[in-house]
Amino acid sequence: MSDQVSAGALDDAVDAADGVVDAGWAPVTKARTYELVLDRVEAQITSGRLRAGDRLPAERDLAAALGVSRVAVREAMRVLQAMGVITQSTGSGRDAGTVLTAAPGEALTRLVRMHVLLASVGTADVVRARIALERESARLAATHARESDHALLTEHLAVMDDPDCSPETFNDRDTDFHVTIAHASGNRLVAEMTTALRNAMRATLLERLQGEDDFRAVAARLAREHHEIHEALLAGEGARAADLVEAHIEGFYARH
Amino acid sequence: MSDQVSAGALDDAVDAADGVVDAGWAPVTKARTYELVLDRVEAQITSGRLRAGDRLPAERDLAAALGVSRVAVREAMRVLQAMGVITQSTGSGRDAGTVLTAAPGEALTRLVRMHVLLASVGTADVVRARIALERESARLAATHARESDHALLTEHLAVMDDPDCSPETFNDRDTDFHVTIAHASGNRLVAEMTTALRNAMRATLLERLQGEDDFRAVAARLAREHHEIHEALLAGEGARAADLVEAHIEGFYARH
DNA sequence: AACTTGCTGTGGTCCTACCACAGTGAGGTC
DNA sequence: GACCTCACTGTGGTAGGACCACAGCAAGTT
Repeated sequence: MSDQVSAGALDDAVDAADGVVDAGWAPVTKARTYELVLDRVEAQITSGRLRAGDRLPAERDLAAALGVSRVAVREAMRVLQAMGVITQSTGSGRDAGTVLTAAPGEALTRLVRMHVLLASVGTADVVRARIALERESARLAATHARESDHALLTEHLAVMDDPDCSPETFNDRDTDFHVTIAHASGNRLVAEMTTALRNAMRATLLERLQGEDDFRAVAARLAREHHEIHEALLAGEGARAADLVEAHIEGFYARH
Repeated sequence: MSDQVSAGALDDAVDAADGVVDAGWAPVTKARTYELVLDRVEAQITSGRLRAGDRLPAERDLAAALGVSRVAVREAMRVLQAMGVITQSTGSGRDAGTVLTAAPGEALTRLVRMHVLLASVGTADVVRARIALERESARLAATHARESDHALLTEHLAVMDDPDCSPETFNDRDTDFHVTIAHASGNRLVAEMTTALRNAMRATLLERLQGEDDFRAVAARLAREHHEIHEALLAGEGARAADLVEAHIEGFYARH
């Protein structure tokens, strides 16, 4: 960004300024204050002085320590919060204030949702990305899933098997089903990204479901595919589960 | 606000309060002001009144329009900026101020990097996620890559073929090679996520390269694999390119 | 015609003050 | 002595005002 600024300032006198710049006069770095705060926090994490679960100094103290205003600190905290890196709470006591955590899920979801809304990425792109990630989720889940995961999957399947299940409930449980598989994979990054993509598409998928001429039939077909996926997972057949997941996701979008 | 006080006062007498809550007294929603601002902005985008490229009202005007302080608006802007949804600049004129854009790349990179630093996600997880995404990138690139993409790839390959190439240069060009393939896929979401993961691992990979006993030999092997990938892409063999990419990434981490 | 100058609107920063909240402990009440 | 009440303290949350730096624009000057 500083490049653009310096270039802009020199626009009116490019000829005269070029010589000066070449003579070693680099433009002054003018990072925004809150970015400096971010850098300091990141440096503390990199150096190991701060780790997940630790508590950051109070905003006022941090501002004084860094020699910046509290506003700058707060804006940096906002960014960290938006990245799912910290959680904040009021009050006094040990656990009050700003605590370093690690919850990338919600942050990823919001990020993807915003860019889908802005048409920065198309629905088809999200579908392909989902397939790529959920294939991996399914493949890993076939060998990493635990009893509790299978119990959860069974529960979701039971709800979706109900013929009186509403589109809203079905959509929620469908999401839960895929998210459960993702977390059963044991790969947190894949799981979080899978969850984010699925959640970002939640509204879109619900609209499609509600717009179905024969919701019952569609739900029944999707439920059957879910059962097949679950059976493959139970059998430990990762490759087959991956293929089934791909066909499951691809099929829904292709047909509607 | 008196509601919050009463809720707090009930903490010490949960038993007595339960009945009251069950009687339909839902707790008052207490969202932070900047989140309300975010909701309004998102609503404007959802409704179509605001789209990429549009300019948001000035912070002061937006604050007045929403009936909140400028601080709240600024914090919301920070979040949007951290998500890569807006760009801000000073000055007056048509393009000055806050503009809705769509640059998820940098935001994703920072997000992933922070969570890797916080050990929220392990290196092995990132590798598996990379493989899943880059397989898809390669598969799509085999059929979607243009002349200009191949020209870029050839250029990166030439630099990496240089025996005197430094680890830093090699690492940069290696990143460029993979990122070029990702963008050649035509799937922006996959491309951005691939780029983010590769960039987040940049420092780690460089350390490994620099720590090699025989950097030349490793570089030669990686370069050879790159050439094979490129040939598969040129031949339009997506499946083979995907397998080669997987072996390429997996191999480097497995052996070092 | 070309340059200079000041005005205006924008984000960037800081300060101060105050509010809401949650834990803590001193003090009073039973 | 056990219990309850209540003020205190430290935390983030919000507000308003002030000023700065910057970029464009228009009027004035040379």
